[in-house]
Amino acid sequence: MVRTRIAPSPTGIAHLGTAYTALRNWALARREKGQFIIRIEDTDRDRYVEGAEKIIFEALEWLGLDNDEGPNVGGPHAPYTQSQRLDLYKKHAQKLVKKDKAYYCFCTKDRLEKIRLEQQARKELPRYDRHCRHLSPAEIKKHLSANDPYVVRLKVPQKGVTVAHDVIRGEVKFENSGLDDQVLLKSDVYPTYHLAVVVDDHLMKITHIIRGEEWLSSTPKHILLYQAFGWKLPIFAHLPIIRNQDHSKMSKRHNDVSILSYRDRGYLPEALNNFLALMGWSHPAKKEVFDLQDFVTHFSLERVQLTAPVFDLTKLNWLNGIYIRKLPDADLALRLQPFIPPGCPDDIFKKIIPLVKERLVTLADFESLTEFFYRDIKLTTKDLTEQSRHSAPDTAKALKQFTHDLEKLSSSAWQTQKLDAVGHAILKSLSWSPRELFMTIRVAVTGKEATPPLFETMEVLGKKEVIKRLNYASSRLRRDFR
RNA sequence: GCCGCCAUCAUCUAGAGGCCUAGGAUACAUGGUUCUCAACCAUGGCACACCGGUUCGAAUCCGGUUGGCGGCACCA
Repeated sequence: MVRTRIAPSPTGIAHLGTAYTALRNWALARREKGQFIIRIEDTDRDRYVEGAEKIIFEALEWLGLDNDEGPNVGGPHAPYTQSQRLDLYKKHAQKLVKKDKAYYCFCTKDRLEKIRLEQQARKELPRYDRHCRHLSPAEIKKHLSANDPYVVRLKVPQKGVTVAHDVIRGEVKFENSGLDDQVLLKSDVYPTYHLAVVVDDHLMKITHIIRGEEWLSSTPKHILLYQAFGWKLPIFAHLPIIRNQDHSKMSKRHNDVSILSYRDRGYLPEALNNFLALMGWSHPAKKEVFDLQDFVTHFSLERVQLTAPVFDLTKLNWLNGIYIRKLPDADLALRLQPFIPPGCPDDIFKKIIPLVKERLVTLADFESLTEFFYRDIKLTTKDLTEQSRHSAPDTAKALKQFTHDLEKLSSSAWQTQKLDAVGHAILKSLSWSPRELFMTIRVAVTGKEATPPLFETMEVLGKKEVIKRLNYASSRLRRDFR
């Protein structure tokens, strides 16, 4: 039975890296009909942010990555929040001390800081000098009975090599002599990540640990811990990390890394999932566009790349446009609900959708693309006359004539086809190029040079509004000319 | 500094010794369509970091160099 997990820390936003890792863990569990677990790692009380946990679940739910166990849904290994499992970690730390695999360390932070500075001055690598590793039982007892604060440290073997078997990278070897005696239990009796992650992954029967590459160098510590407890090792897979454009580890300094901000900026979850899936992995059928279900059936750790990919918003934009265009109008209307601009009437909103669908990169683009439909437009003589070689009086005359012909159309005949016919009839009687005439009209009616097709736009705008705008444009031209 | 990981177009990638004078996608450029933009179609330029070795033959295997990244906390 495959059991995977993600273990985010509630330190603020829900990070894109979490979505990236979650997607892979989730897909593997779903493919194997196993379980996907979410565990909250809130053992750092200094970095804890109220409400951060809620944001994480909101983000994953938006992406459609549902979990089988976790603080939100419970499960056989509850609780799934580490701060509620403190006794467990303490018990396990003590167990290791009893087995002589760990030891109490009473060194003060001041002392640790001092030796660190000394080591730095001597250009040695900063690490614990193992002062308390060889304390006599009497000394330990003395400290304990004096209620001296302590931490529990792992007794890392001085010799030998710890080998990590990584599904993606193969064998990775670490000299034990290069490993520090890692703190397992902090003086506030909270566990460190290393203790908590190993205890929980074992107790929760996690079979595959799929996490970011930044964890690779702490894997030997974890393996040592598994061995100290006498537990079976899980399968490790270290994913390449996502990078900024400058190739450093992705951070908010260079990118927007908040999952929910992508939602708020008008990205579709299916686009973000598809995009994230393509980072460091490729579809065996070489597909670029595929849904979550397709990803589940085709995802495998074997196809994961070793090179860390660069986050490329351009490609996300492309995918987002594709997914928007794929949406039926009614569905798009639903997705657009949070993005309906102030002052946009419902009937207009519905009519505009097919006109802008293939022009939207994000849902948030809707407002800037459609504003002129329901808000006053700004217009200058220059805007109008710039569209052709013709003079202002001639332009006014042409617009006036067009307006005149439009007025003859009954309200029921106010349709794209009829409007198109009127437009082309005028074109024939003038010596204007199609582009000149229609651009001039477009600017007169919309105030913009790039809009949906002119006559469709006019149909949606309605006879009254179009005539009004045309009249304003020609009067403006005449006035400025005089 | 030490330990570890990595190295194909600008970017995402295909490639697991001959199918590669390196394929696809995005982006870019040009053209087509056209009332503009978008979409769509076509075309184009752009890469195996370097040096050795193994082999009849290397982007693919090995070694080294260089470069990039990650980790070295009572943070995760």
